Amino acid sequence: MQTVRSDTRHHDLPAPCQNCAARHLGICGVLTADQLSELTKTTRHVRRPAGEELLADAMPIASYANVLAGVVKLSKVLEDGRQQLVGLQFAPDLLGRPFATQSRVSAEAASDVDLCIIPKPALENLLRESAALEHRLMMQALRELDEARDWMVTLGRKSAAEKVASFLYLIATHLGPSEGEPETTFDLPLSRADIGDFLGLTVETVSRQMSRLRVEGVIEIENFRHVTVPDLARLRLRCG
Amino acid sequence: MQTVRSDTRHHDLPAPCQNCAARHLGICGVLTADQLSELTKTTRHVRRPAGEELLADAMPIASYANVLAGVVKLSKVLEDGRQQLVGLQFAPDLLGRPFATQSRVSAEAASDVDLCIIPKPALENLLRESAALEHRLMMQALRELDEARDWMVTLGRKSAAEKVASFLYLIATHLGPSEGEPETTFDLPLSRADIGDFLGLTVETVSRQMSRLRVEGVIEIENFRHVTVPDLARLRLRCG
DNA sequence: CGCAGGATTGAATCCACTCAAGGTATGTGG
DNA sequence: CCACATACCTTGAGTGGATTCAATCCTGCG
Repeated sequence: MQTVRSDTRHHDLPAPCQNCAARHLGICGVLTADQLSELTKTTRHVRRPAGEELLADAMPIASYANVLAGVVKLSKVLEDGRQQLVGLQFAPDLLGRPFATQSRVSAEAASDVDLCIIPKPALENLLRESAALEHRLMMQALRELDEARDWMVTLGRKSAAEKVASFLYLIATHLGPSEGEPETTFDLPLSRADIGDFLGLTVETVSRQMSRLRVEGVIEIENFRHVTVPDLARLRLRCG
Repeated sequence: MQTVRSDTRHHDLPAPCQNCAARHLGICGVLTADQLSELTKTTRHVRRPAGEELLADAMPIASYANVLAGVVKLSKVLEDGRQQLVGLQFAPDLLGRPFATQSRVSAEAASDVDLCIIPKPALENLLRESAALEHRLMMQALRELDEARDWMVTLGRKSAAEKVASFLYLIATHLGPSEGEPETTFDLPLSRADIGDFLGLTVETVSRQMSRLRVEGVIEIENFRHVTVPDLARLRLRCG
């Protein structure tokens, strides 16, 4: 593959980056090959099983991580244990709040995830020299802000039925490989309990509403997790 | 006043900026006197009465604006009219989403507001040459993201009583002049209807919960809008 | 005054929650 | 292979908190 940008002088694209999801769409897409080579000396790939805690609320942050595959859920909990999901991160998002000394959310692997761990100083050094990188991070923050605000409408103003439909619609339009085309059949990345925490509902309510959508023919469910949406526009109508 | 930074060469600080809320805490704090002088040629101060629409959802953005005084509410509406507030902006926040061609929210003056209108091209030119400015905007976006996520917990997981207490607590801690010290007595910047749209509740429920806090001695209410919190810690306990 | 807009209060309804039971897949050890 | 355990999901019955609908009450203002 010689599609590497011509600012490479001595070295090619680092091996682990060759087929990386973050290379073009993620933050690494704005780095020169030199910067990337330098960064790669400090990064390492890891795989984390579903359910593992990646980042604890109020804990100091030691590193950032690129999400390469899988889904990460961000959540907040009240003292008495009530939990609310406040974000989902897909590849190639960067996990970890820039410029914060400690996390304000906890992060957990929703599915098995592949991460590219980047030590905090390494990323922050790079940030100091690359305005393009900072710009890229800002765009991610703005996108997350837009998503959070859409979600607030769902949390504050929609019925349980509309919430569940909205969630399914969100997943269908987010899981597509090209971000543009929605998937019509997919595995849910979250359990019913997680979906409840996402939507501000109980497990039972989520289950009931999914059953209702199923008997009404809006969705098909196989093996609890696998969902097919025969008519996306019909699902869209249920979103309020 | 000769506390102007020494990078001034021919001109002093532009007159309208002398006592401006945005000069030090807002985005103008990261500009040199020269940049500020240049920018000032294109900006203008305006006052907008409470209730006026400043920015419509899905409309093209012609300009940004610094909030100099007052409170701006950001909201989203569903097709059938249900409304949800998704943000509040105080001085010296910048109003308007950077790098977007059209707004994703509508903005309305919650109180009478003073704005410093900045034409879109003027700000974007400056952004191109000032990494510090972009950094400043990123910090605002990240702060708004943190706030949105806190709010999501309130919307999704708190009872009506806790929501209202949380709102009052938020206002008490946000209206302070120095951002650090909370105010113990203040005017609510929002009507009961707006508070309902903020919290995902109806007007009636907001009113009932405020009455309950009043009879229980957690707050005092004068003339509907003016609230006194004798014991902030006691209010904090009600936030869940 | 009398009106308008916002706020409060009351009564009845309904949606989502709680509590409880039962169902379905997966894995483990006898 | 079957029995059992476990985790997750579904379904049902009853309750309660927030909504809806309606009436009333302030307060400012022409």
